[in-house]
Amino acid sequence: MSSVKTPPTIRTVAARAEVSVATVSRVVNGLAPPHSPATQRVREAIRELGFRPNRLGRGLKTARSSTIGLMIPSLANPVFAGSVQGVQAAARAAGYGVLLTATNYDKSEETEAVETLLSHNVDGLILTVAKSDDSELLDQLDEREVAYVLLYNQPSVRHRAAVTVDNVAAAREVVELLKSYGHHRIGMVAGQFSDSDRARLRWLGYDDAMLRAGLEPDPVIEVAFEATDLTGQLRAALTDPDPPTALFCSTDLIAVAVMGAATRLGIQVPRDLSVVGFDGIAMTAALRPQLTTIVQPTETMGQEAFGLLAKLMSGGEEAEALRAPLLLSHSLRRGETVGPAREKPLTLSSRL
Amino acid sequence: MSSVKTPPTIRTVAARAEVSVATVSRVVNGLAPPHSPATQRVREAIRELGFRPNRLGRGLKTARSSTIGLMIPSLANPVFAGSVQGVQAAARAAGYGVLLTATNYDKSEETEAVETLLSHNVDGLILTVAKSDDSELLDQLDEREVAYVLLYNQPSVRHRAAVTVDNVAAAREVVELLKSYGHHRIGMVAGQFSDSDRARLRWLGYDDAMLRAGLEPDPVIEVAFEATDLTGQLRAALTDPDPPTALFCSTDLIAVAVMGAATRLGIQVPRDLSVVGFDGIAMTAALRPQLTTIVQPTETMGQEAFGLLAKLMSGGEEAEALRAPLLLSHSLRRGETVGPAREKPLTLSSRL
DNA sequence: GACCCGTAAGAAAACGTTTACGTGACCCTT
DNA sequence: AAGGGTCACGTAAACGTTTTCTTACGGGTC
Repeated sequence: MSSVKTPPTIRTVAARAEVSVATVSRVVNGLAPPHSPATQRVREAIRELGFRPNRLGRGLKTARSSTIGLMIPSLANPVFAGSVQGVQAAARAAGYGVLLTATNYDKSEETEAVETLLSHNVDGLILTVAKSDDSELLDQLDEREVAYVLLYNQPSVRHRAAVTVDNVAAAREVVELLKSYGHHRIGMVAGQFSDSDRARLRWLGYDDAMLRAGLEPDPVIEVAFEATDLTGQLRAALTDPDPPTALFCSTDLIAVAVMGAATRLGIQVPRDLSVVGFDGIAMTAALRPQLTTIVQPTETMGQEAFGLLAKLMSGGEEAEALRAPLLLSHSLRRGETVGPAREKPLTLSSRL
Repeated sequence: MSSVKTPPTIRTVAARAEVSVATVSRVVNGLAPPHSPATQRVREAIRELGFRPNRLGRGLKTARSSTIGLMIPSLANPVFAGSVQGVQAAARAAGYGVLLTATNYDKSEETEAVETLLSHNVDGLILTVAKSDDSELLDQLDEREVAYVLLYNQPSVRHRAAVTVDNVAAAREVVELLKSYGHHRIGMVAGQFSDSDRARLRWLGYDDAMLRAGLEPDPVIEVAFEATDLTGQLRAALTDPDPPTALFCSTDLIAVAVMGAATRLGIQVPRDLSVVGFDGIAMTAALRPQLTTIVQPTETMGQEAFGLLAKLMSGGEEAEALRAPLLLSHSLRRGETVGPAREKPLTLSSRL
């Protein structure tokens, strides 16, 4: 009784079908004559034995693993979860596996994480990094000729493949919207610029739109991405004698935290303060008041990123043309967190 | 100029260090004498060439890929996203990669997804399946002697490794809570039982606690997991002459949808209707009113699942003892969606 | 000084595939 | 009927490791 289950190999199949291993390989890969007797026998043997080609053996020979690596800052943010879903679906349809890793917004983890992915012989990478311009990591990947696509990053250099929305334009729209509601003192709360070039671009759009509109931009309030209680950081700004009447937040998660802090400070949204987010997380539509925000097509972004990567990995021909940011269109969800600017500064009584 | 970058192999290293490949292999795996001159030279050569052992080659020989497969219903539910984070972190710390796939709550996709993962030669699996008792898929895995750990599933058979909370007990607590607020007519809204044995267990706990308390359980209202508008499905139950005064929902996402439907039907939470969820999604704490719910330690669950799997994969000795459900402790978050039961049935005016 | 033992390192086989090359068999053309 | 072309299939090398088996060397013991 040899009880140890050892899966059938191409050789087992060859023996049973009484052909050579080469023939089996050709049948498996669809390179054999479709109706020859040998092919028939091989098919039968494969079925009977439940043979599945071993990807390690194949990968060793072909130097391709049909696996891609996916690196994101965090799954705690549904925006990333959404695009992971998109990447995964597209990858599976194309016969690829997805190796996932998260950096927790820690830039120093990025290099190690990518190295780990590469050591698993992935055929390509989809990544969201802290900075996509002048990044040592990306330079290295370029040099090593690793196929990769950035996701959510919006590099200004033109030779990097990326899938994102137009962060600057979207931020401008937000300012326009707020201005149309009569807001002049508009502040911005953003995730650490050093951890996210998106945050910086959104600020750039904000700053630009403010200046164009003849308004004075406030100094940005930088907060940690995982921060859940922003009361302390916002108290100063919101209890200022002439406080902002609206806050643009660089992500929905931050917007939610801002609304929580506002409540704790006795400030009502949108009566005393308008709030706008960025991302379009589904659940922020269930909040009361419903969050006004820029909606990104997260799942589609994931799918597109994989599509782009697939082209990059296979065809090296016109690949050059693909190495450029692909901007998908966003939309504005008009929720209930934006109202008319209040006329007068907050009264003293509302300070805590 | 041979410009094509081909990464250094163990042979390149051996040549440069003027040793055999066997020696290099031993150094890489820490089996070589730590201070011998040969070892020194190998170390240096590895550094200079930036050599990284190829996992495909290694895996082919050792029949292990240092990769595990992770299958969940959907990433759209933050509960699963949280545990993916946990699995991933633990796996990375142990030098494992994580191959992720989602089934979208489609039972028929499960088999194919697992097959795909296995074809990538994963060393083990962490899965959340629709049904964990009498599952053909799991029986097959048992027979093929694949190491796996269930996550969120709570099998009643005792020979399957699983990490979960005690769904039955938690559901009982919910009923106790509602009863303590004076509720007698308590209904339940659950995801399709056929797609989730958790939903069924939570109903079991509900049913049991109701009977024990001498209350009459309502027929469960089964809804689709992805459903976002439940108005239609709830109208009948909530506009009944003697409607339930409280609804226990089998997941937080469903609870959010229920609250949305209630609003649309002109029913106020918690004044007219108390609502309790299950999962403890972070953002439901930001809802107004804040959701009352059972909190699962999602990230910890992921970590524990990997820990268990690691033991299962390495030591086949005492493995038998590990094949049993591991129940982690949950907690009850008292939010604002539970209030005292209203005395009288809803007035006609509140029907829409 | 002969013997044995432990240790370091090399030679080579093996893991499961793919694929370049080789060899017939068959058919078509002249 | 001989030549050439096409096609189906087989042989064997190769991919990058690990690991078993040898071999060589250097001490220690009697």
